[in-house]
Amino acid sequence: MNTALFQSVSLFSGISPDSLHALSQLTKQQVFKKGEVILDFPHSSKTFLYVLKGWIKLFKESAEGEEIIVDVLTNTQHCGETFAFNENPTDYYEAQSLSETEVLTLPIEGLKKLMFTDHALSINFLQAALQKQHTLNMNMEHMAIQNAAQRIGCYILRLRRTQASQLPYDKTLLALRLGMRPETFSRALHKLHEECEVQLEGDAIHILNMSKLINYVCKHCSKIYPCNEAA
Amino acid sequence: MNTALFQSVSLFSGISPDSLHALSQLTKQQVFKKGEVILDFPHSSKTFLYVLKGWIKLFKESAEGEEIIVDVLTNTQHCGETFAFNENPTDYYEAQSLSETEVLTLPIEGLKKLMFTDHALSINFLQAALQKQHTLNMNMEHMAIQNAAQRIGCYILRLRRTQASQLPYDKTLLALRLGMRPETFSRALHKLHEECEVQLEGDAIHILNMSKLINYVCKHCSKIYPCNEAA
DNA sequence: CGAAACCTTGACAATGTTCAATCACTGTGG
DNA sequence: CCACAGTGATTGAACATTGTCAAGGTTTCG
Repeated sequence: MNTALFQSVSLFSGISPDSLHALSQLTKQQVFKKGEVILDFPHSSKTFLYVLKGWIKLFKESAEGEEIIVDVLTNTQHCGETFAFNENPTDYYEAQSLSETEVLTLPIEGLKKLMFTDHALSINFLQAALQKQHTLNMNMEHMAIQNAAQRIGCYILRLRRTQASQLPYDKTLLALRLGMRPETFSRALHKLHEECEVQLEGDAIHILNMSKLINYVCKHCSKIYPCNEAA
Repeated sequence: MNTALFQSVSLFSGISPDSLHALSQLTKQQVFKKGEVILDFPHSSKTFLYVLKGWIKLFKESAEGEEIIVDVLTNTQHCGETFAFNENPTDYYEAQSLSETEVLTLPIEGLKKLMFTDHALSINFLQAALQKQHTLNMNMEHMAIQNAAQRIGCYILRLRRTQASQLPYDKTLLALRLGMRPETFSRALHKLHEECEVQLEGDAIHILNMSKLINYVCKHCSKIYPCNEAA
């Protein structure tokens, strides 16, 4: 496999030529069309997944059969690394593509061995894990403190820094991702429109009064805008 | 400092004698009485904190001045490592002891340098970070899916595996830690009593009908009891 | 004993969910 | 090209859950 590709991935930067070579032996690069299953139950806990392009939904089922959205990933994001040191993983998930998608996959065991061999690689993963932890902490705080409209506003504010101002995937999924029902999402958007002059035509977002939105969204939060967290 | 102490800490196990020595130079061991401030704002983002004994509350303030509980730590738990790779930390917190407490503290910068020097140390922290991530993912799922009574029941179920069956700190704090108001906590306990035969006298917990409780708590969850997560 | 902190309870308000109906948009097959 | 099915989005009404505020009870500790 193309080693230039690996070097463009920050998780794999700075590692030894030997490790690069070993990585290229382990890694599969794959392309999926919209709606395809990328990882199913038995595989997800044994596979590290890195997204080169597109959008991917991670989900599982509760005991009662409803779908639980674990995360939605896009360019440069990844999952599965937690299984490297978790012997008894009770929480599998499935991965499905939401759009045309390009990914790298590696068997967790092989990746783990390389992390024990290559110090730089383990440092890269440590850095990524700590940043993810940081983001998760923020999300926890938001779930506890913000109401539905504030969570959406917060998402929009963070979206503007990385994406064009339009929703990257459908509203139903975004609603579940933000921890609310689609109906609640719909109504909360109206509230944002009334209180903060935010307009939505289809997927496009127009923030007419930025300071109003920031004031509404961030007033319960411990962070100070702009909080440069990943969406 | 006593190197035997370090070797008993799994985060520091397996590292080189040189690293051990450097660690012992960096580390301060401290004792605090109940209610004392262990870390304040400017220090928390520059300090790694490891709990040897006791209970510690991590908290911050929202823009509107209310207290936000970040976490509650006890024996073998730690915090601050996320600041090692976060250049621009907007989220400080304060740490306060809830009981007589014994801790180790290290400057983050020094710890970070050691992680670049000692491969085993970085692996240990990677492992800890990935496990924490796992726990945070679970907590997120619970916040989204479980109601107040289920979250308390889940907490009690996980508590039983590590602790005697009594609440380790006061109900007000536990309520906030589980993402609800103290009033809601109080009422949710009554619900657990009625629906699942759980009794509380003061801080003591009696589960009279385990399977009833498990069935009530875990029905929306994606995990299968017993899910051996840290409390 | 008395103050302070913690806990509980009731009444009510705010927020979010559920269920059912409807609308809008998209792609397909005739 | 149009009819139609399927998906996603919105809306209303009833309901469930949680939060807020105020009052009073309990425990703890000096």
